[in-house]
Amino acid sequence: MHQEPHSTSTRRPRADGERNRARLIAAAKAAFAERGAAASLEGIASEANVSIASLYRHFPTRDALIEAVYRQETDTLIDAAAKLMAEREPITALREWLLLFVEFLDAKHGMSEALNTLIGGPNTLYSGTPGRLAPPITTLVDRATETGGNRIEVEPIDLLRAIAGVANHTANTEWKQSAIRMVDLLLKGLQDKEYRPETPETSGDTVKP
Amino acid sequence: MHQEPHSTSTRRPRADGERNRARLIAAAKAAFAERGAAASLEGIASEANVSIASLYRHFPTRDALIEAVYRQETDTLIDAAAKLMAEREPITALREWLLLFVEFLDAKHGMSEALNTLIGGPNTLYSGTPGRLAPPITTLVDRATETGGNRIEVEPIDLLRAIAGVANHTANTEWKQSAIRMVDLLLKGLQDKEYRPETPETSGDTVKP
DNA sequence: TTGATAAACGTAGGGACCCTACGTATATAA
DNA sequence: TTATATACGTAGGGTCCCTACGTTTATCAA
Repeated sequence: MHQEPHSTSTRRPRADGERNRARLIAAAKAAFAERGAAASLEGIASEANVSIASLYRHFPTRDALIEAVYRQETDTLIDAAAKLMAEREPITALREWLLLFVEFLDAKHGMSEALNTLIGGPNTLYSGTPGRLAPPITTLVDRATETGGNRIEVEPIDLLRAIAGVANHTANTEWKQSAIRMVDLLLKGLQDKEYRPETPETSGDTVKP
Repeated sequence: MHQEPHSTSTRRPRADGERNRARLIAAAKAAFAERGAAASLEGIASEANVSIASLYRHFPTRDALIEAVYRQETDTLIDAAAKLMAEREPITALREWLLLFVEFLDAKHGMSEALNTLIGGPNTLYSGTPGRLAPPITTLVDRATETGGNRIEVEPIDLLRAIAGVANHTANTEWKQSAIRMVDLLLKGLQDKEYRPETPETSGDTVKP
């Protein structure tokens, strides 16, 4: 009847559970890299020698699985942000971090779609990760711009979205160069002070405040 | 035995064929707008009162259907580019056109994914439209930058990709503001002359030429 | 060791969707 | 009115998503 020695007595997690979980993540990593973010979950399960039901038990949604696959990598990015802020000038820290982000996209090629999950994609409904990268990029941009006194205020996370957008190729092998140039373009836009959107008087119907 | 009065005697296209084709496009337009680019093709077919086989006859791939749905709108964009170049200063023309592109994204909300088809997305393999928007945006950027003497050379189409990347929300209703700010940020980056990527000496392992 | 039990597992199957094979209907032009 | 190119629909195999249900097993206490 009574069986609780301590208030928070939780059993040790079962070994088979953790083993299968790890196998699923490994299989998913490979599948996502090879077939894109829409890879078959049943295929992933059988590749991991695990039933499809178990896959769903561990990862209730596809996004949960994607997040698990990339959690480690995003942790690395988050750590790098702290380190760069400590060791670099604000602008340089931001730039280097964005380049790391490009590297991240490069390492997981074909994954740029999946990135939508990490940086807050279309389906925010069932996306449990509303942007683990938002805090670091926000801080980096804030520090980089409070000195520069820039005028155009972008949502920091949108820089990542823009870069990820550029990375949306599978065929073109030069996307990485494009992405790096985009980083510099965005940085340049963030830095200077002399730009004005210069709305023309003749046809002001395009944008209204 | 002989039945060719003229060398290129082609029968007039059948009326039912064209009618069904139009109905499919209309149904697809609604479906894509409502359920996103991954909407069910069978659903689209039945919504148009057409068999699934006929849908495939008219549009062999999903991308072909997407392209048909947006062909008219992209034509409008292409025409607008010519007009803007005739009537505006180069920079202004580029800016206004990018804002039109934002409007286009706004009108077809949830469609930003489908845009990958139009601006050359991941699956270039079976994408018959390798960027109908590439020529106009390229010309606009060329004209805008040959005066400004900018240093950073982006692939013009990547501007569209960046903007479309920012637009990748369904939930957030403020994406349009973000996208407009992104337009100005990109333009500012394209215009000025004083920026240098300033690669730091201490740890140059991030980028290599 | 052994037994109790929470925690994990797999099989099976309904439903949605993709895509194609095959035979049929019909709009056009002679 | 007839011939025929052109379009059509039904049917079905295959893949995948997701859940219900009963079974197995790893942990912990006795």
